[in-house]
Amino acid sequence: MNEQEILQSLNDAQRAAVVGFEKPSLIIAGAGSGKTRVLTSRIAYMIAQGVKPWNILALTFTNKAAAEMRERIEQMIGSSSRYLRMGTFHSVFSRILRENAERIGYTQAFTIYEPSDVKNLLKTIVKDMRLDADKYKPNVLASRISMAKNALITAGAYQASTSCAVEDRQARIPEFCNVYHEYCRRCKQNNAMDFDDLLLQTNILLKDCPEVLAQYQEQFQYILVDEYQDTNYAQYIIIRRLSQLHGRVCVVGDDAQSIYSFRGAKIENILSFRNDYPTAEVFKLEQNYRSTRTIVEAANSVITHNRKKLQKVCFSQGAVGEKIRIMRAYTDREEAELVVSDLIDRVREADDRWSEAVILYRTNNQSAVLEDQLRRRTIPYRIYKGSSFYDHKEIKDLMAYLRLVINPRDDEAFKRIVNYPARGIGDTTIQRIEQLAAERGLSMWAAVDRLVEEQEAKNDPVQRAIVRKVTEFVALIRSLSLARTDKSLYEFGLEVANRSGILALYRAENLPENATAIANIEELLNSMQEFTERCDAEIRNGEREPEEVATIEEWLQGVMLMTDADNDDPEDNNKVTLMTVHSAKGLEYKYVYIVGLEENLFPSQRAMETPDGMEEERRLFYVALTRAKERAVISYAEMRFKWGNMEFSRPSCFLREIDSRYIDSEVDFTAQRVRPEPEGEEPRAIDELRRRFDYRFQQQRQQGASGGGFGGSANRFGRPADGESNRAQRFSRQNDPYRNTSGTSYPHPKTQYDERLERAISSLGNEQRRTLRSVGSVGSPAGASTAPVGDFTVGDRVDHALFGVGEVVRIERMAGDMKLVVDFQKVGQKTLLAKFAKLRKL
DNA sequence: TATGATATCCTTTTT
DNA sequence: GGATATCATA
Repeated sequence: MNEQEILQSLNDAQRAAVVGFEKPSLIIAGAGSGKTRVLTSRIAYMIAQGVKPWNILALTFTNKAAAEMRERIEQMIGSSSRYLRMGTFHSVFSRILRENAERIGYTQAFTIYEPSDVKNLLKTIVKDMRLDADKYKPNVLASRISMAKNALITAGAYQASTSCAVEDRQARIPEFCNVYHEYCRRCKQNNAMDFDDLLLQTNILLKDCPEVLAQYQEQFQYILVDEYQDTNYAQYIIIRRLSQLHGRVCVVGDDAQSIYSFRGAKIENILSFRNDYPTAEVFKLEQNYRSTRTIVEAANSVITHNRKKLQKVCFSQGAVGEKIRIMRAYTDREEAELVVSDLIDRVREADDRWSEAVILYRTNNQSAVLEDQLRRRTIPYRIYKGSSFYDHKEIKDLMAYLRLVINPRDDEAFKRIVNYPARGIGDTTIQRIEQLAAERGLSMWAAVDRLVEEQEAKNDPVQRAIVRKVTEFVALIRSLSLARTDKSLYEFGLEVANRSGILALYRAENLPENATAIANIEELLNSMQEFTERCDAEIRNGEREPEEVATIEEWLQGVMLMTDADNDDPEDNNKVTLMTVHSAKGLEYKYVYIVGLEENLFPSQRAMETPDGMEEERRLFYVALTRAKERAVISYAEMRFKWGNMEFSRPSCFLREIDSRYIDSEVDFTAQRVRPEPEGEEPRAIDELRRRFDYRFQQQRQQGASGGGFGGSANRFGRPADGESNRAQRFSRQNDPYRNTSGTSYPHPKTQYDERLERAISSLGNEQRRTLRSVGSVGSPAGASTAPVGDFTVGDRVDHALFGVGEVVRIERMAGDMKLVVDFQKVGQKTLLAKFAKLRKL
């Protein structure tokens, strides 16, 4: 393609953003506005204008996005696109780090620790430092360390900071700064970096080695950043450093879709880009090519409620389209039924593929009910889960072998596999090695030699047997290390799988889970094979030096930065997709169902506590809405199971924020805003609930003993009896207050779900009504967590017989009781049930 | 050293 | 509720 052809298919705004590549640019790209097209066209256009591809650095957040862009650029300008430096922040900078590892105290073979390695390491540190494991939880520590690193606060800086110390004392982890310090020390000793290090260490490298900085400043004449609203401080500074001299930075993003602040993303980066680059030109891509006008305008009406935003008005020139349907359900189960029914009707009516529909939810645990319902109606579906292929135990184990071969200082890998598969090396032995390593400042691998020496001096026969086992393990790793040099990558991988004994372990028993484990291992080996073939092809095409054959290091590098999301193929199968709103970003579907639009769920309770949290949650809702091409359906339930309890909920405040002219709903949300505390609403809700409940069992009775009747629309509430309900039935017959009041008896066994639902309803009767009112009514959205509940309010000072004096910091309401989180002066935070705790208000 | 029993956690998660 | 981690125990 030549310049003209590249520009041809663009609209005016897009074209302007492509052509102005010499200046720092901020491209604000609304949802569905052709962002990727602009970014790829801009790069293609630059190259067509004579910019050398190797002078261009393009950064994305996912491998998928990088691959997609590379492919599209190649279609436009052919094979010279290969010389672009394009990839995720993490992969691009891990390569740069590897090339310069020695300068910052690592070797080229450094390992990348994944989250589970991080947590394991933290666990041992907490143990070694003899800290209270109840207060120093690996998850908490890991996220704190991650946040610090993302903000470029090194362990040393952290220790020196008084404000950090104050925060840690408040969080009751005053020793955190020392944990952080020790963690960094051990990572370095293990020659390992975590994900956040890839950014932090890059910054350290660029700061401490001016010649390296100069080299890359020279090389990367043009820098482009995708999804700029999701960059964190570390990434922001890297970009600033690299672009310092020439300032040719182009960032693309949508502030309205910034949804990752909990991972350290700073929306401020995009909001204040013009302050950082005063000469920057701003391009706004406001035309939405994805959705109907109704959807675009409804989404706009929601996002105007945010204060922090860049001015833009998205519009669609497509059809007006259908209104957004809002469905109310009584329970989470009914919600699933309604949603799935609607989905089936819609897809069948239009004779569409199932893959045109997606169901989005705020939290993963909401998928269970939906899944259940889809299974009943025998609709094909797939769940898009965050969990990665590399989370599987068998993969981690195999990877640990590979890691240890490459980097013997990787203690986490060593510990994982030294006795796996079991070779009689007990905990005490491992601890002994660890201790030796700590004493001498060695890696565990190196400490094994000391162990051998020690044993030879003592010549204790029991010890000798143990030491023999350990040396056998060492010999195994050594010989695998030799195999690495004289075999192909795939053969090497196979040899590791075999000689480690992992494969044998899974082959020993013919269980279905073993079969999947073996399949996973095979897949891992296949990826080695593919990698080898790709490298060979590149050598043949002259894109790669002949001596640069595929190495395990290179493969491992790629693999460690890969997630499941990279190797899925959404198009290939005809299935309804279920996923969180977060993972839906960047995707589009003809039919979008957004479920669980309830206070404390969407928006989440935690987010409601801060204004920024609310705004982010609103952006999340905006992202959800703008996934829809033709039709968006939103649902909520009035009660739902949470942590095993039935809990009441009220409609999300976001429902009120959608301009009512785009809505088709049985409930008028604007009316509720006018009348914030409707009196007498709750008892009616209960009555209605009871009526429904009666109806349901009458239906079941009519259906007879077959008890099923799902699949048809006649009995939307039916559920086939399951084997477990005998006990439940007996229980309910004897003990059921509800049966006495209504005279209804149950001819068929109930499920646990029914039973709990019923209990929840019966518990509503009298004394809990007051609690219900504060839960079930429509109040001010922000006031939710501070509103008085029963006798307690957040901020109350209370006295407990055992724990002493404390302050109520959080309240959670449950059907029959409330859960209080109290921060006690002496013992810290405790969760108590108000019913039992016998708290005295001070 | 494996296994069953008990404690503990519980938004979201591109790398 | 449920998945996972840790623990006790033989």
